[in-house]
Amino acid sequence: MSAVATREQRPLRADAERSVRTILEAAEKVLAANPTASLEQVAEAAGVARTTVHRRFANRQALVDAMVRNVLDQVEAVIDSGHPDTAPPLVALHQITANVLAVKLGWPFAMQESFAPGSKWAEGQRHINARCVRLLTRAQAAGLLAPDTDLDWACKVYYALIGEAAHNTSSTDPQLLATKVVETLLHGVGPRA
Amino acid sequence: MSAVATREQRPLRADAERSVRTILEAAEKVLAANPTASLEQVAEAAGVARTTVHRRFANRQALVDAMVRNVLDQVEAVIDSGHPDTAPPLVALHQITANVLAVKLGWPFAMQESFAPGSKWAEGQRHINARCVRLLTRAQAAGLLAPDTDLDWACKVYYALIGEAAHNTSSTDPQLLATKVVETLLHGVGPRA
DNA sequence: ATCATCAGCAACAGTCGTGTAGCAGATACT
DNA sequence: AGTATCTGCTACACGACTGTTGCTGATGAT
Repeated sequence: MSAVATREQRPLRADAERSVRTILEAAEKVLAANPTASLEQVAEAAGVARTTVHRRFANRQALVDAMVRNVLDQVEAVIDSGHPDTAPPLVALHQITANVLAVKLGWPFAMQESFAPGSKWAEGQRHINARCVRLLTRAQAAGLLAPDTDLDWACKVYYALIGEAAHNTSSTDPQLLATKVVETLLHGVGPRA
Repeated sequence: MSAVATREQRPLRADAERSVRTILEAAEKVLAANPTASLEQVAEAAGVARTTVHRRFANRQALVDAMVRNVLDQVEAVIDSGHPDTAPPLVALHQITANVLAVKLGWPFAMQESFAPGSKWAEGQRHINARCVRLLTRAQAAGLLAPDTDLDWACKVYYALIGEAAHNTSSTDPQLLATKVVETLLHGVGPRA
């Protein structure tokens, strides 16, 4: 939970740690609205001086990195809590979808950034991706997916649907959105047989 | 086709017009790889001097605007050629999907930009969106979509699928990709009934 | 052939974002 | 209470990108 420090490894004082969190959250808000916003704007949104941002994060990249690592950790944790390897596939799929949606609703920029192609986070992406494929494989074995489905494609579609659902204006309830995502993933928008 | 001029309204000389096209295409390549690339990089990729870019486009925004308008026009034209209001819905859907995919494969940055939320292109988006909904309505009437399907959601899913298909590495054949997109849109990845 | 237009080039000014440094006052730890 | 740490503030240096101007030579149009 703590030690998000990027510049110093010495344990931070309580108020400094609070600053880090505040800056991360402000950066999420500001950069979500404008990915090229200056650190000045981030600092202003966080209610701190610009120099404080530089004090806690060596440079812009370090700040973004901290946001991405934060969100990747959240996603991993949230997948864990959905028991993807033991719960019934449909249950796990729904629960994990809802959980991931909740993360994405709160950290849209960091989420987008962590899944950007060709980034230094390919490793983190791969791990999550592997877990996704594993879950989909279980779903396929359970007959939820067609036997000849391309799982990589299914995975991409799944991500895309989560992305669209997060942009939705009608609702921000992860459970409702998850239902829509999973339904659409499995059956599309065509008539149910 | 011509008169893409952004700075002058007087008809351009032939070589100048060629410059404009070259710059637009170079900008697409460069900005697709890095949306914050400098105009210097664009100029270099186009094989012209930076000042020439400024000669043809008053500022960065004007350049991007030209790219977006270009792509919006292409998409409109490509939808036209699919006869969305007269051809059988499934045929039109497939053909338009393939056509739009072809555009998106060539102009990924401009496409992304023109569909960015909260941009000055909301008008253009709305028009295309309306045509998409109209086509989906016809598809629904033909029984291709469930009667209770939320068409706005279906539309978003459709766009997202096109986006994912365009990122696909396995194939760049619009026809094949379109098949995948339409299939997935209508039936998801679940087993066919 | 003549003339308007265009492109490359060099130089310049201005703006903005980044990153650093030092100091003074406030705040947390023990 | 004493000490180390943290923050805001001001100031500065630096680089990058932008946009303009004027010139010369080249090229298209008629």
